[in-house]
Amino acid sequence: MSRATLKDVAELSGVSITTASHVLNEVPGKRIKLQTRERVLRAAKELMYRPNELARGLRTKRSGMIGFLSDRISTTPFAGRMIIGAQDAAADAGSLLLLLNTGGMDPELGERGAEALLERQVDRIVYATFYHQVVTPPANLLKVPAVLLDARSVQARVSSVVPDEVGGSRAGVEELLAAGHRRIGFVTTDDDVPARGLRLAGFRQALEVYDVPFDETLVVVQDPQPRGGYLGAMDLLRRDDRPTGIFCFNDRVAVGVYQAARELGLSIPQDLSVVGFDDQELVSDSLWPGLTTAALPHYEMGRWAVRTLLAQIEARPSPATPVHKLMPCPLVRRGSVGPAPFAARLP
Amino acid sequence: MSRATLKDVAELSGVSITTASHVLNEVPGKRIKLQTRERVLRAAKELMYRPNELARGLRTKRSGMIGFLSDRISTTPFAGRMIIGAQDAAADAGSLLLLLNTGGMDPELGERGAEALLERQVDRIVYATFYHQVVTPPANLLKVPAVLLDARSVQARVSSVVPDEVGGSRAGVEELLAAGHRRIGFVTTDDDVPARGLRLAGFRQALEVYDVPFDETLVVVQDPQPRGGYLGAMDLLRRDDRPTGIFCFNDRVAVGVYQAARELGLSIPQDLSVVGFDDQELVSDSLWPGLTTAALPHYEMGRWAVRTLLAQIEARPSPATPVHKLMPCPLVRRGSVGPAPFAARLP
DNA sequence: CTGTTAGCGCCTTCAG
DNA sequence: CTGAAGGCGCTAACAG
Repeated sequence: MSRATLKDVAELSGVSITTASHVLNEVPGKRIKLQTRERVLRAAKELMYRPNELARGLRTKRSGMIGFLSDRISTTPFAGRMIIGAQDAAADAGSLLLLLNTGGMDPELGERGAEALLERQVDRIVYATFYHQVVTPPANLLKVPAVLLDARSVQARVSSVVPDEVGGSRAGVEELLAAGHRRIGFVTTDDDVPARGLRLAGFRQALEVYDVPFDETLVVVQDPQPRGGYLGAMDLLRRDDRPTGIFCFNDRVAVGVYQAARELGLSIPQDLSVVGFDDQELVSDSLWPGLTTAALPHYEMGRWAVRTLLAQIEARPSPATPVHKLMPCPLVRRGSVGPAPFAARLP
Repeated sequence: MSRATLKDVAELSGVSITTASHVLNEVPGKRIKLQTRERVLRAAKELMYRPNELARGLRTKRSGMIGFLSDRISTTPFAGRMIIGAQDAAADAGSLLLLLNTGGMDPELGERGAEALLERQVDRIVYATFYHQVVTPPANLLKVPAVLLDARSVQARVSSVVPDEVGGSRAGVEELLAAGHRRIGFVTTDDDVPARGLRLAGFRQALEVYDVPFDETLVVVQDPQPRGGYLGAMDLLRRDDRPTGIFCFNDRVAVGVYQAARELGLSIPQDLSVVGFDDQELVSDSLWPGLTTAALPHYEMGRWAVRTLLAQIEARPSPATPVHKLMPCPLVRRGSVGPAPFAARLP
């Protein structure tokens, strides 16, 4: 019941193992007589021969596997999309993904994880976090070509890909500005994550483009959750000069903003326009009206990571000059942005 | 820069490869003099020796890899949880997951995918769908021990694990009944998925437990989306004898039900109690009040699948008698169920 | 065109 | 207790 080997094929077709190998691999430059060729092929089919990629890898020093190392259990629904993106890119090149989630941020766990992958002779490694972060990747990971996914490093010379948070939030806020809104609130977070500073930067850039002065009092800090969104929006919307548009740190915050608006009798988008960030499927379109939001490009980042890795020159652990890719966060327009109320448009 | 091999260790420590191997593997029954033992260990450490698992596998016929084959790209946020569950169980046993998503339901793709995993000598295979389904697994997949994840098969003799849809919906509906509700609507789907019939069965079972007659007119069929939930709830709630509780086919439907309730001026849970299914994180708790719902146990199913596989006796593709596991769907209580309005409690 | 000879790195008898 | 020999399945020179 165990699988047929090359030897079996060779014996059945009465040629040497080498010849069988040549035929089956269509070695370029090795011309083989049509007759023997067919004999081998027939035998292979008859025995249902399948190469043992493991043995092949032992010989060629290429396993055809890409290690996907991640630092902690993802409770986010994003994990799947990154993994699938990476897997698709790998599959396109005939490689498979070998998965390892260390389940913690302990650096030693990372080292051990990378080691486990290396022992399996993975050709390259993707080091992923499930949340845009600044990390120090395990050192041994760089023994093979590697790239950082949804993370970047300051010291290490590795390519990386992260969402273009600035561009995404700028596009989101510009969407509001283009609709005529001039007083725009921002419910953000005080979590110490790169996204915080970057999304704020995008917010300010958009205002600059439209020559709208930045009003610090319109920026409120809250937990990046529905509850925080609710509180933040309540704060903003109960003012006399309430904003007509609110930009949210993420979609979950927007959920709370919707609640607050409803409670205050403001309808979206007639009385209030809202823009989110993340495009968490099933959140942004579970709201009514659908939430206009900047999408985190997880699938694309996963794909980019593996593609970049695969394009890298063999045996050179790190490229001469690492690439730091900012993946665009496309704006998904649903129904939460409308023209600014007339009164508000006047200076 | 390439890695040290066993040979290098042997040479450095002045013993034979065999001895080095014995030391490093702590072969039982092979007692080695403490002195040489330490010499080998020191050399190994000095050279930072790491075994080549690939070569080891070639010899031992065990790769330490478990294939994770799935039939289509998951756009669901569930994929990640199943994969992580499987990966965790694998890691517990020192195995790694080799991922392959065929990206389609074409049976031939499945065969090819299984073949690719087999060529890499995976020890076992998990065949997963990202949605409870009845499938015909690729035949070649059964060449190694396999189990079906979130899927089951009628003909094939394979173990499988699926959510206990009946139990979950029964618990959800009983939650409503226990709160005193007697007129309970059910907004379901006409999609041809196992969940449809099973969740309806659970609904009916719960009624039976409480001796409440099943009223067909309270079951409305809609798209399993927020929009469908909205329409279904509108239908139910505008009746004179409107239900005081609604059980939803899934959480997304519940989103629509919330909208309808709001529009009709009914507040949850004072005027209307709602129960969902799936516990899609970020949906169920993005609603206000939080949605009480039966959780799909994706992580647990993934974990169970791999554990079961690992417990299976080596080299026996399928167990004498396959196990079909129903994984409980625990009820997650949030704030959407309240006591039935007093008037409604009277007969 | 085809076969021989050598391993890849490791484990496993089986002798010393 | 230790080592020599053989082979897992496959490929890569290099000869014929």
